[in-house]
Amino acid sequence: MQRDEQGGPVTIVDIARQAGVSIKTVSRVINREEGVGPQTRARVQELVEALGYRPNVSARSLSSRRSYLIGVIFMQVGAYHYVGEVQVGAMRACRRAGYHLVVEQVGAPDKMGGVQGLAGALRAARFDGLVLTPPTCDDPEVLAAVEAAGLPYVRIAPHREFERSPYVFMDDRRAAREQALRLWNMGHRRIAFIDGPADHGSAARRRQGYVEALQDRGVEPMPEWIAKGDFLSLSGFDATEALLRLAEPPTAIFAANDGMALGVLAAAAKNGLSVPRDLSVVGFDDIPEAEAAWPRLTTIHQPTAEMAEAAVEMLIDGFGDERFRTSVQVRQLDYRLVARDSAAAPSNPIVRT
Amino acid sequence: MQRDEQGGPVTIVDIARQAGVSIKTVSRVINREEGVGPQTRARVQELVEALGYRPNVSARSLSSRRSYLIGVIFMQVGAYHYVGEVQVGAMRACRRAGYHLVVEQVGAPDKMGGVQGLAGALRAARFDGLVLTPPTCDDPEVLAAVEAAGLPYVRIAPHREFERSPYVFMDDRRAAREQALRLWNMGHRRIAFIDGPADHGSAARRRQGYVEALQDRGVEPMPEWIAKGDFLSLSGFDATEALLRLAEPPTAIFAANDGMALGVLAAAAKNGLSVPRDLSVVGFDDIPEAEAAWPRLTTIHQPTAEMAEAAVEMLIDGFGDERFRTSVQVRQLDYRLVARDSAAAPSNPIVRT
DNA sequence: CTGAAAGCGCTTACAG
DNA sequence: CTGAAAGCGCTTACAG
Repeated sequence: MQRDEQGGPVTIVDIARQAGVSIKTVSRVINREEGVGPQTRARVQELVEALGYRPNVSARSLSSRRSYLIGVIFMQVGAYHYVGEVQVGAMRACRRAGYHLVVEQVGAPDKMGGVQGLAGALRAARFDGLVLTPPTCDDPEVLAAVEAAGLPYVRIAPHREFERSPYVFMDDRRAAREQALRLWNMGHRRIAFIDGPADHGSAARRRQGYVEALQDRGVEPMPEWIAKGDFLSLSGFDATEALLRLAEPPTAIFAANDGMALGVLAAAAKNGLSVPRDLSVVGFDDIPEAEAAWPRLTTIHQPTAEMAEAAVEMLIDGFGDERFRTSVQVRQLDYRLVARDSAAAPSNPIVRT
Repeated sequence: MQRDEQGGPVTIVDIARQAGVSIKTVSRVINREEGVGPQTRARVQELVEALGYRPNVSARSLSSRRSYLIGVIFMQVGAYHYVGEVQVGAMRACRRAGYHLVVEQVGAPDKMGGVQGLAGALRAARFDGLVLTPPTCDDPEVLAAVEAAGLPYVRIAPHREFERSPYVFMDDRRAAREQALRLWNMGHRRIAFIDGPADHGSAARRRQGYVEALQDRGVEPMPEWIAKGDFLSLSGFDATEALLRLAEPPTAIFAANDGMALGVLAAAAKNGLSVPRDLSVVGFDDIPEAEAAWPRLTTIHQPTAEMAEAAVEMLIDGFGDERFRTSVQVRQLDYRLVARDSAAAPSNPIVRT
């Protein structure tokens, strides 16, 4: 750390003294406020850089009542690709604006107090705002805790109460519809779906898209075609084994995320099925492992990091704006269907005897 | 948030007034300091709870010169399981002690200033301490930036300069040795290894363990048996394709992490090899996907979250202790070999004609 | 066992 | 365009 003559970190007072101005003027320069002569501004700016001055976040937040901290709530899940991408995107936006990203976990009710612990952490940390992802972004208790703390927040891919806060989303439903329709158009007629966790909005919308696609083609999906899953690979594996045991097993399986699709691939291998010859498999998300699977997994690319980046931008832009809490802003990002090798026309339909 | 009569958040002054004591006494109770009569303490404690008082972190850190923020540096990698587990463990320890976990990213030098951006963020956020993971924990520039900022830090699985800081580790080398020896003892004689990134200490130690195991058995591993990888699945896939093209292909492949081992499995499938009959495959880490692979992946369980939890504990314990920066503390955690189905005796060695 | 005073490093609100 | 004063909510250092 750069230090002044006293050995302490460089403060606004050091800069002011050396520049021969008041601390208020330095403050103006730091915060890019108007009302400073160009020469004065330049001189201060130079000293700031020369001495490596950085505003003390604590002091700044104590007086301004802003913490420069943005929180992202995070559930322990076991599959971290999504939260990893969210953090990367959120951090990008935070750093641009001088904010820091704090991660808070809300776990099972028994550990660390669950929502209780979260509420305490929220009050203590004094976040300026929060980014909420599924499934926490639809959890009534979490939302109540956040609103009780008076915190502005932006949700990513919320499922309900869209008027409750600004949010960022992509059209999960349409993407899933497109994915399912593509299987139909290849000639598949028995298409199964492996669902995500029950409380997960994105999973629900993907299921809707799947159902709609079949209904569009005049088919009502059989109840047994929709298998339960939890977004983890193992559930995809287990669901597939059950689906293959049906009297008329599916010729294609659509997993609500790539992690489960990987499990489908493994179960196919276990059962001696060649993908896509004997079974087509598609996923959703486009995780790095999807490209290294064999066959390479056909999926939907979800711009997770970009969605988080947009969410933090909306949050920060809103801080200066009182209307933020009342006018609901929405940003939609695009998905992309990534056609690889795991889905093809059903050449060898499986029929149990 | 709880509010006082004025409508602002409850402060130490509110508590003091209602309890009829000075703010100093309230401060003592909050911080569990000695020198408060039991009745006074109880009365203050009750008011704290009744009013839902939470100390303002900014005010506290401004006066105490502690931020109650612990940072974890995080490289954009594409595979997030490791960082996810690190955060879960670190958060657990942070919340117990009233700290918060801030994630900072250090990316490629071109984006957001790389180490430059990190140095700036370090000065601005005033972390009380840092947890460093591979490969950043061995990056000379990162270490220099951290030390220049005067921050105490604990490393997880460092590779060099063990006397430079406290650290937490598990015996990667011995675990890898055990894993490779197990393959040998099954009857494998041509065992290949897929390495991790060049700058990654854990990868290097795992490679050492592999080499030592073969040397123990009087075999010097052929240079072409050690393939380059980057911890991502795709590199495991590509490395395997190259290994299978060798005049004498390996009968077993040891990937330095599970992500790559998944790629090995995919490449085996592509090449029509049955695992473990035609090729044995083992990994390292025990990610959730390892159990959902087919065959289920034999691997080493690494206690990642526990290592991070221990690291944060060491950090926080050290804050009160001046000797922390000079006396190097070390904590070692145990690994566990998880024998599943992807490795077996070589029944059908592959020999090219 | 308890408290009055000073100060942490900024921003806010106001004045000129 | 610039600055002096007050104050944010705590802890530190000291006194009794």
